[in-house]
Amino acid sequence: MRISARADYAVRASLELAVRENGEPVKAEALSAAQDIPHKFLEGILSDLRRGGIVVSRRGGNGGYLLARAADAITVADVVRAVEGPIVSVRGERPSVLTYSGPAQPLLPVWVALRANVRKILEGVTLDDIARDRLPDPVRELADDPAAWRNP
Amino acid sequence: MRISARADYAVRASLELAVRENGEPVKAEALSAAQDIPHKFLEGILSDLRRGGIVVSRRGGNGGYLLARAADAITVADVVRAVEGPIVSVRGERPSVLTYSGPAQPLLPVWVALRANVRKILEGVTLDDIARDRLPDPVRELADDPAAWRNP
DNA sequence: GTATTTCATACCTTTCCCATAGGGAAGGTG
DNA sequence: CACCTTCCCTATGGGAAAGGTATGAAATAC
Repeated sequence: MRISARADYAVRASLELAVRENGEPVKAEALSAAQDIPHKFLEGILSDLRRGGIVVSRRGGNGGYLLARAADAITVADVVRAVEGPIVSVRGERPSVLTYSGPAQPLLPVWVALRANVRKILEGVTLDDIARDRLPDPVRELADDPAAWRNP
Repeated sequence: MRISARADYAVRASLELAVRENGEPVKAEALSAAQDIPHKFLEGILSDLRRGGIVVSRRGGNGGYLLARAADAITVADVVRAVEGPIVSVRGERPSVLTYSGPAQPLLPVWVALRANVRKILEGVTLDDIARDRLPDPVRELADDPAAWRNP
């Protein structure tokens, strides 16, 4: 289960937009420099975010990108979905279309529960939460547990 | 965030072993047929499981595979790790080695909380739980919520 | 010895990931 | 209008991973 570079970059660029929110568009080059993301690669990601309704763009003179809505109305899940599609998939399919036989039948609700737990995190955290370092309590509690940081 | 075919197949094959546990080894061909998994592909997966200490094998005559420990002592996380490596990674790295700057700094605890929540599911369910259709309460509660089954 | 089954290696095809390059389209400025 | 800036689109490429196949060697049961 991996978070791709695209998704990670997308969230970080969106956070940079959230923190600079003042009506003025921010250039891709500025985002790229601030978060150390390859410039041309980031442009493609921003295109996905625009098509996904996360950001809006303005061309020309002092163009750039802006969040399409307030930062507290955009969740991490929204951003990840815009660039990666479905949050959790099994063998490329959404869990709900899978069919299992024999002793594997109860495996389906396990995948569904897994997806629900992932969503609880990613849909529960907004860009504003992160940009202002005010993570929701459930997330904070999980992250404060030292066991969550151990390696294997 | 995807569960690969390898991981899905690995869990299903292990479940098939769990349910046939009677001291007699089960052939790869039988597992392959029971769960509709390409035979040769499954052999490679079973090699990973053996190297990961999940199953033991016997060659020849009436050889085959057996679980290396009792089914209630093997979690889904154990099986997935044996074939996929770390459960959750960001850009190919474990979350704990990442460093973020500026407004993205609190993104790290978000990824860590995500991983913790994934582990809570996958480390909390054993092969025996699934094979006997006795999922732990936390998992059952998540899966019983109809919202967990909705598509997007 | 022979049949059976795992084990190791290599190979193949397709797709995704990460990234770069070039030019066109749209908007501002003088 | 000419000119500059910036986004926008398409193409390209190397490399890895995913998914699957083939072949033969090694071990074990009978």
